[in-house]
Amino acid sequence: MATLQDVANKAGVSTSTVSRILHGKGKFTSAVQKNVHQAIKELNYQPNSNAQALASNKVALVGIITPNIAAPFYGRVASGGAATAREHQYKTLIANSFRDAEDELNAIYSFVAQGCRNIILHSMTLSDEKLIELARQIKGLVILGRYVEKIANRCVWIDNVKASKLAAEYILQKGHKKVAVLSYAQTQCDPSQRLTGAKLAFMEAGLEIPEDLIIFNDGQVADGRLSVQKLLDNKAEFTAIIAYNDLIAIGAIKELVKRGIKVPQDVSVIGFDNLFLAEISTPELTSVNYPIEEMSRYAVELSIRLTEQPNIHIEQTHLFISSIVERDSTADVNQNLVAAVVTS
Amino acid sequence: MATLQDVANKAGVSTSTVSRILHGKGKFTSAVQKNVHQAIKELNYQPNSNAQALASNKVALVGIITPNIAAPFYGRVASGGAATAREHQYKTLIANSFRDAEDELNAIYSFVAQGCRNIILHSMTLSDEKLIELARQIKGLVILGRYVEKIANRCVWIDNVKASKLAAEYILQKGHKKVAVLSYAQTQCDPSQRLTGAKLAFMEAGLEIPEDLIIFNDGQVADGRLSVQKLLDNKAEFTAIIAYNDLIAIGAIKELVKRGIKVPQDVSVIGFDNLFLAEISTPELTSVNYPIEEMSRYAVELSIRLTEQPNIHIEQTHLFISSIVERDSTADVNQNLVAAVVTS
DNA sequence: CTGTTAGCGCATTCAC
DNA sequence: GTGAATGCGCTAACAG
Repeated sequence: MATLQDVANKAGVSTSTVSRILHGKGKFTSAVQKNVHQAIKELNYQPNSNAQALASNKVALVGIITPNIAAPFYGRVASGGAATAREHQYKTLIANSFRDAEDELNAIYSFVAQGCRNIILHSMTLSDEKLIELARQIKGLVILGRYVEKIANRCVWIDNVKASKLAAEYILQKGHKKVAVLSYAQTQCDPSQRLTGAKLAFMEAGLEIPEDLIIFNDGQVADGRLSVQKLLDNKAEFTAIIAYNDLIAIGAIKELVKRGIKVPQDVSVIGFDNLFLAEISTPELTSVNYPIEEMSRYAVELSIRLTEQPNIHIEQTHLFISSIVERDSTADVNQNLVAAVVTS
Repeated sequence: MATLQDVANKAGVSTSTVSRILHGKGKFTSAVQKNVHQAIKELNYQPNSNAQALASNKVALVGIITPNIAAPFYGRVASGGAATAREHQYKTLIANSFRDAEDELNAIYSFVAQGCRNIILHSMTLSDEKLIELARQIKGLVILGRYVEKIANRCVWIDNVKASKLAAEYILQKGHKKVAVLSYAQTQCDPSQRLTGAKLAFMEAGLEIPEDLIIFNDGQVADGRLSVQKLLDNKAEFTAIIAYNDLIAIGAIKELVKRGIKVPQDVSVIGFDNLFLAEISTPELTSVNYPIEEMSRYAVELSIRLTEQPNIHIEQTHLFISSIVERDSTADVNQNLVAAVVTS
């Protein structure tokens, strides 16, 4: 690989001149510029980014940390973020945390060790305190999908309580009163907030969700099936299901249909995330939209602003809006079935 | 961030000693070792990987380049690769090429500029010659999902012709003779090979696929729908569809069902890739399995071997096996319907 | 406008 | 076994 020195020699100037021209700092005789550009082209020169990083203490690198980019939801985080990074001529570093706090910290520190200060973190394991501490240390740290009061200006999030309440209200509006909730067996953040939101809607309607209609599972399609099995085995009575996410919802539908229970005629199902999958499911899945890709793009923009504008003060939190996308898995409650279905 | 110097000062030794201990090179008094480790811990020292890279001309970085990691297929490439990289204590760099040859080259060069020699490339745009040239320059370049004769030992691939032939044979075995092929409108690699495979199977059976039953599209779910629309609008006669990939297959099924054509009773549909989605579709999709995640893991292993063992000679190409995963979207041809369905 | 100089943090000779 | 010295390729003062 050709170095700056090579280019400088070839163009008959010093390395600093080449460096300046490369970065468009200051002005130069156009003759010199031409020579330099010529030399760069002829030598196919590419700056060594490690040396750049070392010398300038800056790297054009966005690090994205999610539980697992193979999951469709996080895949969108990665692709949105990577695309935006690229627009700003940043490269993208990826790490999976696999929902492990230690792995997550390791990922962060290894990014930092590379001088990467632009980190987009979708964390479900670290404590608020830890995040606050990290945010103080890392200028470009942006928290995705979670709200932490003290660093609200670093948070790009949706209001899970509100969104889930919306979903529950939508179900209530359709006349459903006996509703099962398939939640995610994790004590933090999203799952508990979404559960709260659903409960809230019912409370406001003068109803409540009995504990035996709330099933916790592991958030995958297979878990949705299992949860429905459990409900039916317990002879639970319900005419609708509010699922923590689309995967669970799809699993639930599959199991219901397998048991001869029609969706949405007998039971309505609503998901959350509005993944690509929602349109593939049969019936197509009604879901709460989670604009994660836009959020991820925004998060990268924000992070870059945070690091490139040294004295920037952002007095704003970054709240995105979710809304119901109505498809075919939900319908008005069928009064005739209210008792029958349920004990099938 | 603490530096090597800080650690050395604190431990009362020189930087070179610390460096050696860090890499386990040579032997030391255990007292010194303890001091150093202590200092490292106390200072929470993390080596600066840019400096390491610059000094040693090595980086523990695997670069993965695919058209778009948001696509489910490439998401699996990224996650498999990232997981394996992590096991070897390599970090993972991601870039999307968006099927653009220039973007792809830029991504490669920017990785190289970082000293990254471990590159996993899923290219559908670069020519064989270019890939050969790149392979010569980049010791750890591994080509995923494509076979290039002259650098066969760098290729981790499946035999698309054979796999697609298998799919066609499977359909033929079920008695289908009028079969539509939904291919991908791209002249290179996989699409044309898969088409060839299907044609081959028919030829060997003394049949052929008429040109008007071969539709080219853009490979997404919506395109599958459109292609089926086109077929039906043309009053094409067919009892089975062989799709280039699962997305097309799912779109095709959706459109067929919408038109009142039953899958698999009236028309059988087989996909390719065996994505997660295949199980979500209704009916569940029969598909050709593409062990892409294992392949991606293997590719990373291979790349690391290639760079870490300087004089390694690999006299082997890395061919993975694909096989049919039978689900519910395919069935024996229904003789009564052969004429009827088709002209619906 | 341009060249000289001095590091960035680390690995790696070479001495001792 | 350990320390001192050198340089990886580049940026950023500082001179001129």
